[in-house]
Amino acid sequence: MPELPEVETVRRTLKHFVIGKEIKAIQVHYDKIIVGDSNRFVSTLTGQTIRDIDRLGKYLVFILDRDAFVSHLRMEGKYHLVDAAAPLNKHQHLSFVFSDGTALRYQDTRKFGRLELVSKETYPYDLPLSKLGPEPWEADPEAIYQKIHRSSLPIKTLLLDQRIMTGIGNIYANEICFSMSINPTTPGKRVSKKRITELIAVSKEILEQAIAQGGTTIHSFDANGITGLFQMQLKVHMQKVCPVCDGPITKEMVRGRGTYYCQACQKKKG
DNA sequence: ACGTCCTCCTGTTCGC
DNA sequence: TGCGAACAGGAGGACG
Repeated sequence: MPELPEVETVRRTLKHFVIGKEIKAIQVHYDKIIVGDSNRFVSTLTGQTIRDIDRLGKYLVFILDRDAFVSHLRMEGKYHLVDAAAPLNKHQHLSFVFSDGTALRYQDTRKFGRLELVSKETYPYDLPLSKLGPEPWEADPEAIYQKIHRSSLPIKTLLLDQRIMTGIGNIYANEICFSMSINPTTPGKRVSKKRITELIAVSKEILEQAIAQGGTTIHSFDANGITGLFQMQLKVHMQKVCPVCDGPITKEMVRGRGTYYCQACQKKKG
């Protein structure tokens, strides 16, 4: 599911609901959702209060009194604040029960999401976050160019590589390529430094617009019932007709991911 | 180091 | 209609 704008929307929404709440108990209903020892996860966090929620790329970082944990929603992860007594639905795998009688439930149909304890002091520099490249607004064009210009992989695939830049997923990768008028299959090595600079600027602009719209809702994303509106702005992803030339949108698989583009408008290679 | 394939899961849609 | 295959917004690990 969620890419950077959706995760940012979840972060902002969730902050209103959970900051200042004390975790009285944690119930893990599917323990593969926890990276590492789930008993340690539970015993470490129980009794602590949620002080802040940070985000790096597509990871949420919950900051507590003494510790922190990261949560990656992968494809379908969602959070809901409910009454602690509310019945558990079959896709809710973890409950943070708060001392005020509410509970934060983690729900994930495909069970791909993960939660993991991290150090509150050094989490940006430890795994798993230390692997991430910069978000587009922090990215240095020269450094990104160095990571791309020898690769034979399609530029769209490189946009999905979180070690190069972080935050972009399949939807926005398609939209960014469209905005650049670049063919998504263009090998990285054929993209000039000037175009990489442009690519970063376009990425920044599209992610910012999506955040302003509350993210994209396609089928499962929502932040406590709050859904995004950016799907109204999608120009190629899941579309049939090009909004620029009225020609057909092509869908093909590029390295295993559904890729949408306009053959007429996205002829540029590089 | 780099690229490809497979895997983790469940639900929905597509094609015969 | 039925039924299996393909696909869905992600990423980590194994392998060559």
